[in-house]
Amino acid sequence: MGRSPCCDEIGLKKGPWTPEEDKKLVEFIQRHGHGSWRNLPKKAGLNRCGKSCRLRWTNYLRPDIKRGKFSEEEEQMIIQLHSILGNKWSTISKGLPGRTDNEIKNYWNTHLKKKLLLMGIDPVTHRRRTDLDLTASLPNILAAATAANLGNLGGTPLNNALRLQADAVHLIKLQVLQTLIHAMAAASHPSCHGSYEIDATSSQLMVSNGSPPQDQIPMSTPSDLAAPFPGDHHEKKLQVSSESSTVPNFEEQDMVAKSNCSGVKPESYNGVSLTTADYCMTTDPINSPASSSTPFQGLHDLNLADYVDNNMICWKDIIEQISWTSESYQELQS
DNA sequence: AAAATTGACAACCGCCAGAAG
DNA sequence: CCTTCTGGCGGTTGTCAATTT
Repeated sequence: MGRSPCCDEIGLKKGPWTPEEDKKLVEFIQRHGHGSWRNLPKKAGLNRCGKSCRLRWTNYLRPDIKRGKFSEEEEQMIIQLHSILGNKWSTISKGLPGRTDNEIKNYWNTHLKKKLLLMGIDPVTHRRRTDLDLTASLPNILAAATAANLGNLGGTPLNNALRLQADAVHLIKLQVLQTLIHAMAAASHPSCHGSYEIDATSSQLMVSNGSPPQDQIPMSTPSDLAAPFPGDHHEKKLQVSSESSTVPNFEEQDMVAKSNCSGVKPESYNGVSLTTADYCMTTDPINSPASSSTPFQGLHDLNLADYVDNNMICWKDIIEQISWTSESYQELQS
């Protein structure tokens, strides 16, 4: 095959379109239709290649194009369609009237991709990112933090050690909350045949039958579970524990934690107004009881009942959602 | 106030599939 | 069946405005 690109002709203009060029193109198409794109520029008096004209028309000048910010519903639609179709932008755009494939592609690359990453989801596979297992990497984080900062935190060695311990426990709690979210999503999916329950003594999520909580969240991301409070979609960065040196990426945990809340949130905690995420996650890293234990004891001593006592999480809601059994799923199927 | 950096989005490039001769 | 043409698609780059240093 092999044909020369249509824009190889010398002297054709490239780059941003001027209002005059736009006007010429729109007036011509409104009067004559676009016909052959290759011949259009000459007929319309434009010093552009046909391809450039077609792109300008389809991506920007077409009258049925919807402008402005993407709505929450449109975002969800894009994420869901992308999980099925991958980077088939033109196909995805058919599900969003008024949006062009180029616009959706750009929005995906600049917003949604980042958003999913912050939620701990791989934007390519739509699976949970395994490289974010904080619990697994905790020993390394602590070792590095201890070596680098223990002598430079400005407090006494004891206080610094306690602070690190508190951060460690905090991290573990966050990890548990994140795991719960994924378990909830997995439990509501056909591939789940186990029964999930909270162990009364250890407060751990148990799988009594079948496979462990699954990583994949097909057709459903944590954001599907989000917005437990109507209209509560704000994404304020979490500002707790600002003096801590070893707690990474609160924004990500914020996103995950939001989807973990239900019920009525308190307006403030320790005199500080709370976001939904704060409500789920607030602990006092220095004064919390866990600070008196060793960092890794936290894995075993993690008492999630504290959250219930403090009205931070409505366990009833969570347990109701994750206590799907294979029987109940089969009932639903039939 | 100026320079550097970042983010958003428009536009371009190269490839491909299907239609037409 | 082969060749050429055309439109369309997805990845990438360029441009400009906003923000940060």
